[in-house]
Amino acid sequence: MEFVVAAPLEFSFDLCASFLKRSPRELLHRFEHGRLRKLLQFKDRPVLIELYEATDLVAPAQRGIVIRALNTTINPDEQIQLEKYVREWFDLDTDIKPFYEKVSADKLLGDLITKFHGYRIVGQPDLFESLVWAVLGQQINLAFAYTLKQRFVQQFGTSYEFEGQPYYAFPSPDVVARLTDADLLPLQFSRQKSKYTIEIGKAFSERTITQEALSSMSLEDARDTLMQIKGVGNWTANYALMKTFRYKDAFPAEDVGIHNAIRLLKNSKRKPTVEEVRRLFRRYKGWEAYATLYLWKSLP
DNA sequence: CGCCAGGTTAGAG
DNA sequence: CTCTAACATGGC
Repeated sequence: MEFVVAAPLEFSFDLCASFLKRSPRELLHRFEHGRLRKLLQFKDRPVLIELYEATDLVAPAQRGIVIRALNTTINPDEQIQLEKYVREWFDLDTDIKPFYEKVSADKLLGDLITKFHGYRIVGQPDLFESLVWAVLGQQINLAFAYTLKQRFVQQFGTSYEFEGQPYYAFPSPDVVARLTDADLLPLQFSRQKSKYTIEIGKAFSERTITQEALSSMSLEDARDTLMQIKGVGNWTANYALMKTFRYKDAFPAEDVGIHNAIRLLKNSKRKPTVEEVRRLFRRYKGWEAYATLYLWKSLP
């Protein structure tokens, strides 16, 4: 059971895959024989999908991703659902040509868009996961954030075995809402991270926040709504909105990665202030999320 | 060893 | 409103 999802020419499966290969501690997807596998929870059963680049397309100026369900058969409705999922995951419906035109002569991004042509925002289709992951990444290095996530997913997520290998799904809000410090501190969460994580679990479990409601809001309203959760500041809210809903103008101005990227690209001694970043980003208006993506990609 | 890390909050001034 | 300490510990 497999089918092909068409992708625009400005799409590089390899670059997006390289992003997904950042950490050996990632449990929510896995590469087997160069193919990307991920466990999805459908209403009635787990579905393990495998993705790889389509190579024998009829049209040469076309690209595509092959989707296979490994553990079950898929009905036509589910096929549509899967295609939608993958299109969102790799942001395939965004035409990034206008972004490339806008920054083709840009001092910071001009070279990067050539070097990383076709690189797209690899999204996090689930808002809850997006927010928790952002909290885990607050104020610590990424390697340690992945360690925390690995323990968190292993302990509180669900898993499904296929070919002798476990595939994991992110913990559900209902489970997370019932956790306490006693569950999370042993995983080396700080008290702050523990509190924030559970807080987000409760907000989603009690449906104070729903992905559905957020999806129809303006960036500003969505951001303000998310920031009502303790532990979700401007950085976290913008990160989640950029990754989950792909607002093209969302970006975390406080992000130390952005700051370091700018410092290095400008060969400057000091990092820019948040205000300087906001001012500089005015020239990327409408494409702040993609500017952020390429700045992150420039980091060593 | 020392500094920094995909920040946020509460409390002081 | 703005500024600052505290958070906690890994990675290099």
